Amino acid sequence: MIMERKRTDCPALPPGWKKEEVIRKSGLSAGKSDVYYYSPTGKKFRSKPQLSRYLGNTVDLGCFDFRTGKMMPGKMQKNKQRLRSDNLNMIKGKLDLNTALPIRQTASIFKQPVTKVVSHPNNKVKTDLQKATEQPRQLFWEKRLKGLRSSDVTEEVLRTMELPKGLQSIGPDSSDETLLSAIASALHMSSAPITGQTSTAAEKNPAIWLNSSQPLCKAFTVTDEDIREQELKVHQARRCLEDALMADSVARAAESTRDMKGRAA
DNA sequence: GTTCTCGGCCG
DNA sequence: CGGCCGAGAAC
Repeated sequence: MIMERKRTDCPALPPGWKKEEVIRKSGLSAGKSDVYYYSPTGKKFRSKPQLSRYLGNTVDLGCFDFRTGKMMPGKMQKNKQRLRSDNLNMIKGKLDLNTALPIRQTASIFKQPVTKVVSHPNNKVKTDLQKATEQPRQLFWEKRLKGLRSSDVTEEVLRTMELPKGLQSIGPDSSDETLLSAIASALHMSSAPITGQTSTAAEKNPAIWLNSSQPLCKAFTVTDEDIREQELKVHQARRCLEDALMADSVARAAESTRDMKGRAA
């Protein structure tokens, strides 16, 4: 007879993910247990860092408890990797060098609908939760992004990005500003490929033919040249970031040395 | 080769 | 003490 290992569903994970707890049955650590997770595709995960690596930046596992598989809302603050944005650093007016993206927190570690789907007697209810995450959207909702600008800590408005000539917007507002917002939003909200409006009908009459799951821009192609250029930019940006982080840590070290001398004197 | 399992390090 | 991961054992 085989000891059936139970792979249980996990409350904080979407359907398909399974959690398993294996009790050690021999050795010095007998009685201790190990927890594993399985992705819908069957990949096994044996630690939080491993899970985190796999899920990438789309998910903040900060308050996810690996052992229990639940989100622990309270258990977050004593995190040693405190976000630099709180307290001291900001008060002292230093640059915020935190590179983590802000990620919306929900009960699940994954994107999920806020509207709860409940069954009702005599009602047929959509049971496909994946589909349910697609909410109806207002046509040309991107227009509402108009006027939003990014700014640095001194509230100096940052120079906007220059978009490649190949990108052209569609719809009632054809400013570059809206185009940038639309594309940035699309990249942020969906993991599906961003192609732009592939139907030529949409260019002529977007109010009718618009594919609302794609940003308000004409279909575009990305050339190898584009990719190489982008790689170069990323390299340069990383270089700058590296320099900034080094400078920051040097400054920090110097400051703490000064503090200690100050206290001794 | 892959998967399972426990040791042991390190915070 | 517990999370994490290496590496030997098992298959």
